[in-house]
Amino acid sequence: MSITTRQRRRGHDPESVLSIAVGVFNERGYDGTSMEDLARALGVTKSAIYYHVPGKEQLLARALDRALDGLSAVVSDERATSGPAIERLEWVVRQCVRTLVDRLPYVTLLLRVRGNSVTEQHALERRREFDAFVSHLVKEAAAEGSIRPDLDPALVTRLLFGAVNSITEWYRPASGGSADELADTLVTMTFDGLRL
Amino acid sequence: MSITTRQRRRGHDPESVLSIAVGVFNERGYDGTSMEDLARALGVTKSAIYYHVPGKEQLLARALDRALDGLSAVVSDERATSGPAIERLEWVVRQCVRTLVDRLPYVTLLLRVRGNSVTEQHALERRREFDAFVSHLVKEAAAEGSIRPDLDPALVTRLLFGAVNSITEWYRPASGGSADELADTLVTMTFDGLRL
DNA sequence: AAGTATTTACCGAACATTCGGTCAGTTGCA
DNA sequence: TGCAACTGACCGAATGTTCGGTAAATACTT
Repeated sequence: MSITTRQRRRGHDPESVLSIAVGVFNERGYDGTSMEDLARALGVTKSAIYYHVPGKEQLLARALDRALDGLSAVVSDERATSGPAIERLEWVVRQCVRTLVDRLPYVTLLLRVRGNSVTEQHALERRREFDAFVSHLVKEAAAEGSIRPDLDPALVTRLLFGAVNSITEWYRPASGGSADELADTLVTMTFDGLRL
Repeated sequence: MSITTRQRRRGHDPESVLSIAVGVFNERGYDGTSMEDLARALGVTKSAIYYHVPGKEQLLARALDRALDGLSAVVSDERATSGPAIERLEWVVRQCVRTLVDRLPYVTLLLRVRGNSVTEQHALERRREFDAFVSHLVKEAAAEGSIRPDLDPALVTRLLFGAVNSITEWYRPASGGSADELADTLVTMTFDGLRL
């Protein structure tokens, strides 16, 4: 039996600490969460956390990377970079919805970052790259005549991804439908309008 | 010369403390802001703040009330309660955009509240009342046949106001257009679709 | 199989620092 | 002189983190 597949007998590991910590961060906010809060949620004492992870900010950093890696993968895909802009945009929006749902707690945390520390500033920098990509994509779609000319592309980007990002504020995997159903509704409403 | 119009020779008053504090709260987050941070932004010492306001949480409470009073006014208006639902919905959306822009820092703060204290829980309770109203409004519009029947009204509510609320994340009064132009773009995109 | 060594996962106490808040006193304009 | 506006020293509590110690599980040796 290899080391990697060996069954852990009990207790926590860095992964379980991260996933529980991110849950608490999203409930109380990162700054509003104390190591005591995390310890309570993990069922151990404060000091035990430091056996598994280097500290509070490292937990944040790992969580934010997980969210940003997901979004980076979307805009790096070939389907985001070739073809008619309006089709690429629709694909990117759908993939973003899927990513938000897949990595819900991590993206939720990312979208609340304000740049209070170097860790947060680095995350904001990576997020700005993503924003620049989709902003450019909407401009291309407008230039190709696929978007109503009376709508400012920059504003459309903001509002469109405002709707997408709002998913982290209310979507709950238990009750809500699948990511694809969600994406269908979102794309229909924003691309074709909710009015009959 | 009355007390209210009397010119204050120098220094701060509860109002100026609140508006500067809310600015800092939005930059660093409420929990991430110390009274020392506020003092620095106000150009006084920490203790001087307590001459004008009772404490940190009272600042939050006053700011949240200011946002919630604005939203309450929208859904209390006669134009939100009589007429075809789809027209009431459009009016409410437009008024919300206007309110968000008018009271940008206060609403920004409100939309980030997670319920960490009694003050925050009370604000969330008032906000839920607002959400219930608009949710009901979308259902009425759907029942009147004004919304595409393939769209789930609950989802539409979430996404529509997700776009509206996102305004607090990126709108800056200096560079951005007027609230009405913003509302036009938002309503056109979500009601009629961005696709040409 | 028995005995020893090492690792894993944790606790409880303490650390320096920062927190929100208090209070007696000082300043400067009317 | 009186009072509004503020300072600076300070308090107890809470913060993130470190440290010494430890019981149990595993690995190594005979």
